[in-house]
Amino acid sequence: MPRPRQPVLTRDRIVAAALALIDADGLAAFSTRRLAAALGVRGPSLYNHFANREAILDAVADSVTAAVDISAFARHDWREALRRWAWSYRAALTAHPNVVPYLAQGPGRRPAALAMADAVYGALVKAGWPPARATHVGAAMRYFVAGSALGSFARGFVEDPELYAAHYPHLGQAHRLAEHQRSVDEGAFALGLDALLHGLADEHRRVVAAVEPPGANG
Amino acid sequence: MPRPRQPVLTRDRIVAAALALIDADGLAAFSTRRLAAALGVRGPSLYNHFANREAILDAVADSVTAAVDISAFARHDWREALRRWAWSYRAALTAHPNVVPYLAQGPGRRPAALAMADAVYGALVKAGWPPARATHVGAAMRYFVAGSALGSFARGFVEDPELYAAHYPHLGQAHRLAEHQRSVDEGAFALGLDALLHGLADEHRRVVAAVEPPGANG
DNA sequence: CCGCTTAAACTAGCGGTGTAAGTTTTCTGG
DNA sequence: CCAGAAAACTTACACCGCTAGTTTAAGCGG
Repeated sequence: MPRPRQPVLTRDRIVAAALALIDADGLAAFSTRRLAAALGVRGPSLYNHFANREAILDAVADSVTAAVDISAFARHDWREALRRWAWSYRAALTAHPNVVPYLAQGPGRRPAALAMADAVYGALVKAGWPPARATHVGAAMRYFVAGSALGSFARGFVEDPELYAAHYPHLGQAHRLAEHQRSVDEGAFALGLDALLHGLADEHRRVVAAVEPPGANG
Repeated sequence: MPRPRQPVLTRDRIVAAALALIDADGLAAFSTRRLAAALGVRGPSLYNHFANREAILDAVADSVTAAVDISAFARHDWREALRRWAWSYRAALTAHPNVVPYLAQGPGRRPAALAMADAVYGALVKAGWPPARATHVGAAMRYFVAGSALGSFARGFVEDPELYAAHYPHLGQAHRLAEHQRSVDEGAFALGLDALLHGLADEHRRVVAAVEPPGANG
């Protein structure tokens, strides 16, 4: 089959199929040939639309990031905005957990990831965080959210009572974590996020007080 | 070369060489054939010592986890112990950042990772955290530490001023993050960890008060 | 001390992978 | 209407994880 009358592939179709493949079978099972087969095509044809496998993964990662809602930064104070953004960020990632290890390496040159970083950093600086500190706040948030999505904590434990009973005196119930995976991971996220935001609010008060001492007027 | 008079390979030598290879060239460049070559051997020989590539990576991951100091849980109150553990955990992971994506998938059946989980959970329960809540605390800590080690936040940004100037109004200085990588990532970790522990201490007071109301005596 | 079993290296080879190179046909711009 | 770009193809290379079977050495029971 030479050039078809109607193009068979588009970047969007490739990205969607790649994401579906990764969701279904995991990152390790993702290959250009399997992806091409899923699209009814022959492997090297993908290279008419992407430079290489990595570029496809980049586009998949960005399509996941694009689902994060960053509108809160325009509508709420920095603390509430961080909270809403964090939950949306987490939701986007946990919807496609197999992509997270790739995605979590940083924004690189991906537009959606950069737009997100821009929104977060801009809102923090506008809220009075000194630039260096705003970077720290954004990074700390990314640490927590990315870490929470990078493989479920609960799923990390094997469902094998024997394993724990022998050598790990406090892990006797660990094999049951998988049953309550969602509530464990969500509860931990909620607890950690509230704690983090609480602590950051304290720091914000301290920092703002230092920049504008009480009684100062501008 | 048939069976040599002195064994050429041992599990330890394989794991050390694998870690060195991954540190030097990244997880993606790690292959059984390259590892074997680095050991002066022929690929399939590795299978006399490990079941498969995955088992080698498991051993590498556990050797990294084994460097985490969990002795604080026996010597300090839960909050101080969490702080010391978190710093040691972070140090162990950032010493081998390329291993983190693999390692962060959970403890699985790795002894060092399970011993760590056991120590953390045991100390939290002993400190009065209800079991379910202790799990949340441990998970939240893992989220934060793993996320912080999973690729530097600062390194995630490309060193290319052009890229940012055009479309991201607040990221004008982002290309300079790489220069201050260590201080950015350490500062963010310190800020986030303090905030997290602060918030958790609040929650601990609330929880303990609920279990043993003021005035109760046992 | 012989002989069996096991251990630890090897070679050969299978099916799969990313991607480069070159081919064919179709679409499109001047 | 023709030139060249576009988008599919086939072929091919080097590498990958891993299996199977071979060779020799080490360790051990009789």
